[in-house]
Amino acid sequence: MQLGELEKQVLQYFWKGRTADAKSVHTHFEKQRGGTLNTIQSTLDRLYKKGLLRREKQGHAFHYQAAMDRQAFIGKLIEGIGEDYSADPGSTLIAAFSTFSEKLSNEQIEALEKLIEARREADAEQADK
Amino acid sequence: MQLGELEKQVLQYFWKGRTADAKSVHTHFEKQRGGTLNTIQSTLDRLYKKGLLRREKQGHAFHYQAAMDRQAFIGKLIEGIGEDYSADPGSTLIAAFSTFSEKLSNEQIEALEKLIEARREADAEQADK
DNA sequence: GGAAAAAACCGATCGTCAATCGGTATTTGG
DNA sequence: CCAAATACCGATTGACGATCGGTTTTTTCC
Repeated sequence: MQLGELEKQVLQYFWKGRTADAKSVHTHFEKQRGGTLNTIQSTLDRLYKKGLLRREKQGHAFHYQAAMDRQAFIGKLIEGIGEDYSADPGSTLIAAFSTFSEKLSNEQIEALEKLIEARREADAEQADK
Repeated sequence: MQLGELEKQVLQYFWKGRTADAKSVHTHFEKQRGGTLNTIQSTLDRLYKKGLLRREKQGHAFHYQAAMDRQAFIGKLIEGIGEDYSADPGSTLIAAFSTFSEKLSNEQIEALEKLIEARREADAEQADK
């Protein structure tokens, strides 16, 4: 899932937890980069059709919000990379860790260990049944 | 770094450890997907210009080989995703782990733990100085 | 209920980039 | 030095995001 530049920016705007209609989004982006309301509308529509935004009619306009948060989306992208290059989940994850290794803080490593521990417990749980 | 379909396939061909000239690559792909030698040549050239293949004149033809292995390349792609969506290395990695968690074998988890341990030792080493 | 306003929807154009391949310029080996 | 092999150049096509004008649909409100 490769997104264009504007799509990326709009998605990140919604990851701030907002709900907004096209007009609000346009107002926000008009200052920093220009563009008409129509451009924003079609971008929102594209993101909606891609399943990245959810929308709902509220009064006369659609109100949009992120369909998944940043972490879930990034996870999906990484999953896609693994598929594109025939790498299994394990080696994809190892590639990520190896690349980032030096840049990780101790806190981040601990967070990762916690997740690993949680995953192990889930595994043991499963074995019980 | 978004690659086209043929580029992906060619790259994976070289990840098998091969060194090959355009003609060999063409012979290999002609059977499974057709296309002329020229198409292969320009694809090799594009990959070379993107820094994904290395090349060297051997006799009258360039011999190509992968400039980095699969793991390094996947790592770079994942790094790029983090940058594209303003996620720091730690949260990018966590996103990957969370997404893959259930799909990981015990062996893969252990491999990851080993890397974490190695990283901790490197850290301690650093602290000594 | 009908008109004005707001928003959605449609369609065309442009720019970028991969894939494709014909044609031409080089280079190399004999 | 010539012929064959290869590299290089340039044009075309197909996707797709960005952009926006114009039209249709929906809402609001008098």
